[in-house]
Amino acid sequence: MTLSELKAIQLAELFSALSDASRVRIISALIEKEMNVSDLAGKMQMTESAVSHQLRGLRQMRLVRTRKSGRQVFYSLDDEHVKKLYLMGLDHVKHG
Amino acid sequence: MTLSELKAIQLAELFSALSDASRVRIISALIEKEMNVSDLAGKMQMTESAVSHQLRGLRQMRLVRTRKSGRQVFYSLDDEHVKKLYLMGLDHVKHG
DNA sequence: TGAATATATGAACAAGTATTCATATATTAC
DNA sequence: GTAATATATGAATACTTGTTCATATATTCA
Repeated sequence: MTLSELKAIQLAELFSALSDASRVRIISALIEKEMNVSDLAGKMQMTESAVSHQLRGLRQMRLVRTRKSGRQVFYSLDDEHVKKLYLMGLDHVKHG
Repeated sequence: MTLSELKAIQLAELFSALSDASRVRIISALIEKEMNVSDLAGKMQMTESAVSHQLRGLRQMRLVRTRKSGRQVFYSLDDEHVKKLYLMGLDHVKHG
């Protein structure tokens, strides 16, 4: 069963979303609880702008979703699938 | 439980290995059976040089291993873990 | 309304990466 | 030994990507 070029691109895009240490740390933080942009920026030691740019990509990939409350935007993982991918990768890194 | 910066980098590197459509297609091909460089190049429609460069990265990440036979080098997936990550990603893309 | 705050976004630059081309190494056959 | 074949590698180039800075949008509070 050969993988179509389209699926290959989509798969690559999915993994690309997790291919940066900043984004991995954002995902890791969001696994524990939802957070808004400035909290994430504080925790990540990144500017809010940089975090916002990264979150945009994660949003477009539908890896995270948003909940607006006043002028704050809270981010959380979009589904359990993302968490599973993350944990499986972590397992590989730990016992690889 | 906060993710260490080192682990974040290692995780990002792991996912980076799967963050390119060419490499995804190589992994996909190797899931079915081991292949040598020129067979992969033919199947991927890439030059043997380009394939070899990509395989080098996959080797360094220990996602693939090699078996030498005469002047040919056969590549296969290093372990089931890689296949699982690939299939979980594919599932996400299909039903995401 | 205007000031303050939270987030988003566009442009620019730096850093990283995939491919191509030329060349090197290794193995087999003669 | 030489020729032929399979793969690997270094350098160069083009492309992509992450961050910063400046600015824009949106919301709350006075």
